[in-house]
Amino acid sequence: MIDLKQLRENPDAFRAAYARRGGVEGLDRVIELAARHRESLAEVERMRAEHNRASKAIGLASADERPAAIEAARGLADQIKGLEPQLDQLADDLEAAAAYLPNLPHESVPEGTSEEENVVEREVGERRDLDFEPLDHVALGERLGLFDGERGAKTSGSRFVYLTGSGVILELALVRFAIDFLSERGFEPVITPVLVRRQAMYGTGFLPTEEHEFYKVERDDLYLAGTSEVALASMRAEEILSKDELPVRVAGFSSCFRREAGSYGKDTRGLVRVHQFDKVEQFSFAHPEDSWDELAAIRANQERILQALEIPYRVLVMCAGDLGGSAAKKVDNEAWLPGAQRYMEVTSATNATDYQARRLRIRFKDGSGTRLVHTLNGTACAAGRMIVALVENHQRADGSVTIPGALTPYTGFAEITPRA
RNA sequence: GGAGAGGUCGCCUAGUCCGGUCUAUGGCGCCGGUUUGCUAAACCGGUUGGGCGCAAGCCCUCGGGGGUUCGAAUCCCCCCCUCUCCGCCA
Repeated sequence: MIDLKQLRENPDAFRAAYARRGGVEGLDRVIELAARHRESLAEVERMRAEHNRASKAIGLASADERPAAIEAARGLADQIKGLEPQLDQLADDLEAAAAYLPNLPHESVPEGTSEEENVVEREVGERRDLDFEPLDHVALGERLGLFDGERGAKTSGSRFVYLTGSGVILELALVRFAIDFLSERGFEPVITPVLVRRQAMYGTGFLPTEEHEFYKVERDDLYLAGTSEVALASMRAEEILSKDELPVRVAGFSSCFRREAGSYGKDTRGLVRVHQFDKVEQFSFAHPEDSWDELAAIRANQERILQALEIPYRVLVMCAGDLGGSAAKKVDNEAWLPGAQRYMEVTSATNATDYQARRLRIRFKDGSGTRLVHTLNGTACAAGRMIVALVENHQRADGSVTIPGALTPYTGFAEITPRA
């Protein structure tokens, strides 16, 4: 949620910021509703004050004065009851309309209205010189027995896979590696609930705009979270943190569920685009003045993990038009896939500034008052896609795959060889 | 799933039966001050959160939402959550 007070004071700043996103519908309606709501609120509050005075006087009045005093107060109460429905309606309409307004892009976000205009900031790591025709992860996975998509489809439908054999060990190793890596950097490990209330989805900005992306359990009115970010942010909802404990850093682990609506035909095989995957996520509640440093810290962790796993990648800064609703800035890392001969998003880091904190009411106290924290999130290890990047980059001519040194303490083996 | 007990401004707690100076009590914690070699103790003051307003001030807030009433922490209804016991279950 944006700051409606700021919007009122400086609507042109919002117009300009949303123009950078390629235009946002409904801004003028929000401005108008906010003004009408404010007017109505002032009127109702004025009458409530009058009524409160009248009502209090009754308690002090003598028996003779009472009937007349009650009659007067009743008249005021009736008037207020006549106005309140209109005020409530305005408040509801305002909130509903404002819920669709996205965060303001940070000044450092590149111009652009579509994903073609995202900016490659850097390329890092060397692509290995392969003197053979590399396989993509689907072929490798089949030879090495890492996963089984056909049987996944039989059981649950397309885009569901069984991880099998060494694939399981690889995933568990990656997860533990990422958790240990983050623990050493002040992130407390947390395994989150995956079924979450509407309020948590709304608070993190996935609703109302992205409803179609998520599974919902109607019977219990719960959503399957698309990322542990939802439960991690919501973990501190309504809380007031102390200034001294910021940044609060947590490393979440959970399965993630995405409907992938509208992606028919893309990445239909393998682990790249599936309805369910496991992910270790970084999440920070930061002081507003430190949140851009915190984003840098989260990004540095992502890059160190990729470097430790010896995966070449490029850094892609999302342009204004390609930001999610809650993001003020978003930076992805894309791993190079020698088999598929393309880049694939493996991590994403976002500073949501106070957008989520306002909806979730997550604040901190400093001497002068209570302020909203900034929230940030960033992938540490999306297990499925990391396996894809790992096997494609560390494959050998004979179809086997080597395990980078950083990971072997967790796998217990240094290579995976094709099944007989 | 069944039965019961609860939810009060950081934490604990009084108030709810019997509606009105509740403008929510007290303790702990925290912040500031006095005293003081330093610290502690003691003492004094402050300390829910949000909204409107230049300000004075006003409005809302006792789990959430409705209702009764001139007036609700207090009475009524619905919902959420926590705890205990039973059942079921990994």
